[in-house]
Parts: sequence; C-alpha cells; structure tokens
Amino acid sequence: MTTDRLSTIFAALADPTRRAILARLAEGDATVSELAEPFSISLPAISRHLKVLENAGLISRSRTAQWRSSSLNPEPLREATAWMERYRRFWDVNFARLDAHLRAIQQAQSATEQSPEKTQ
Amino acid sequence: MTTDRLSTIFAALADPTRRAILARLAEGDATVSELAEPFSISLPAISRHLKVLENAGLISRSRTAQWRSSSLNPEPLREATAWMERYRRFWDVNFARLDAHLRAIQQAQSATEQSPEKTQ
DNA sequence: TCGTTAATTAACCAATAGGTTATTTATAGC
DNA sequence: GCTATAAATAACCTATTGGTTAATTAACGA
Repeated sequence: MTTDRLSTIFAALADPTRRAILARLAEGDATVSELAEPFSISLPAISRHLKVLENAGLISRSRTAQWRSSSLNPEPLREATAWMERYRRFWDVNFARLDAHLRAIQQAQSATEQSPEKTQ
Repeated sequence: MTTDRLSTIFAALADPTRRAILARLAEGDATVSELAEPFSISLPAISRHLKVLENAGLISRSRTAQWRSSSLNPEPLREATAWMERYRRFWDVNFARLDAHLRAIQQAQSATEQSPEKTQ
C-alpha cells in the first residue's frame, strides 16, 4: 500500500472487523478487551487492527491505569467522503440536476470571460 | 482481503493509481492505453488495476474491435458513501443539529407509542 | 513483592497485492 | 495469410496483510 493519506484511510476501512470496531466506537469509547469481545479472533489481532485505525487517524487512544481506551476520530471519514462527493453527480439525480444547472451557468460565463477556473 | 462487498469497494479505492483512473473516467470512457498514458507503470499493471476496479463494480467494460473501453460505474461509490453517512453526525455540525432534532422527535414519539423501530 | 489483569510486542506463517518481463489472444488492414 | 496494434494472461518476485502462539510490559491490589 502506498503512503498517501487517502489510501491509508480507505485501506483501513477495507476490513469488516475494523468497520465493526468503528461502529462500536460510534456508541462510545471502549477498551481493547471490550472491542475484542464480539469477535472470535485473538487479542493481538485486535491490537493490530487498532494500530491500523490509529495510523489512519480514525481513532485516538488514551491510557488510564492498565486500560487503553479508544475513541472515534471522524476527520478521516470526512476526508474520504469529500473525495467521493466529487462523484456524487454520477449517481445522485438531484445533484445531477443541480450540476447541469451550474454547468449551464458556467458555460454562459465562459462565453463572456477569459480563462475560467479549472475545477478539480 | 475478505470477500464482503464493502471491503472490496474500499480496497479498490485504497490505491492512488486506481483513484486517478476513476477520476479520468469521470471525464468520459477511455481505452486501456489511454488510461495507462499518465502513469509510469507497465500496461499489464494497469490491466490488473482495471480488473480490481471491475471486480468492485466501479467500472464496466466493453470491447469494440481490439479496444477495450472502460466506463465509470458510480453505484459502489454510492454504497460506500451511504456507509460513511452513518458517521456524518460526528463531523458535520449541521447534521449534528438535525440529528439532535430527529432524536428529540423520536424520543417524543417513544413516549406515546410502543416498541419504536430500531434504527441501524 | 507477588499474583492478576490488560495490552503490546516478537516471531512466525500463509495468502494477497502490486509490480515486472515474456507470451498469447484477438482484431484490423493490406 | 502476414504484420501491426491492443490488451490480457502467465510466470515470477518482493512486500504487506491478517492471523496465530508465546513472551513481555505495565499497573493494580492485597
């Protein structure tokens, strides 16, 4: 896997166990054992899943006594969503209609102005 | 990688080359060579990236003569976005406000009705 | 300080991913 | 039928992933 941020985020999401962990954390912080409880895999495996999520910025962790608490960090999800939004016009009818409207406006502008902004 | 659909989609998106290919296809269909042009990797490598995208349902392909044309298939992106939407309230202030409002309404309902629907 | 609990790290393994070059398949054009 | 072009497949290599068990670290509690 390459090292760019978005790839790291999507890769972290590409595992059902990790998505389940995020779903659990959406209901509140939890310790490693609490997070491991629903799964039939070993604790070290969970520990590494958490490291992947932390590495992607999707969770942050704190320690109190011998417990490590994880909490959800939504920022990367916002980023990933932002990337996908660029494609919304392809599936969202309402967005497509708005998009067509905006395009029409922009085209009307390019007829009168020079070098319109390039959108990425 | 596990075989579930969402994991396959996210895994397909977890590569910058494949995301660039999708971005290119958003501007219109293209052949394999056309898609390969901006990259410094071999054609077989591109061919396999396309197979990953096709397998995730993100593109569909057709053949005319010796050319294989790929076209963007937005449905999986809609699915992935739908999954992320569940977390929108964690980063989107406006959504959080709406969410709080809906919760308040639902709570008011549960006070008068029996066994309210469980939302997932 | 000793035993218990929580979690991580180490060492290992099999499967997958992502790249390469060489070869094969399919079609077009003459 | 031969040659050129487009693309896929085969065979191979290395690094990464996701799992395991065993060992280590850290903190508590009596």
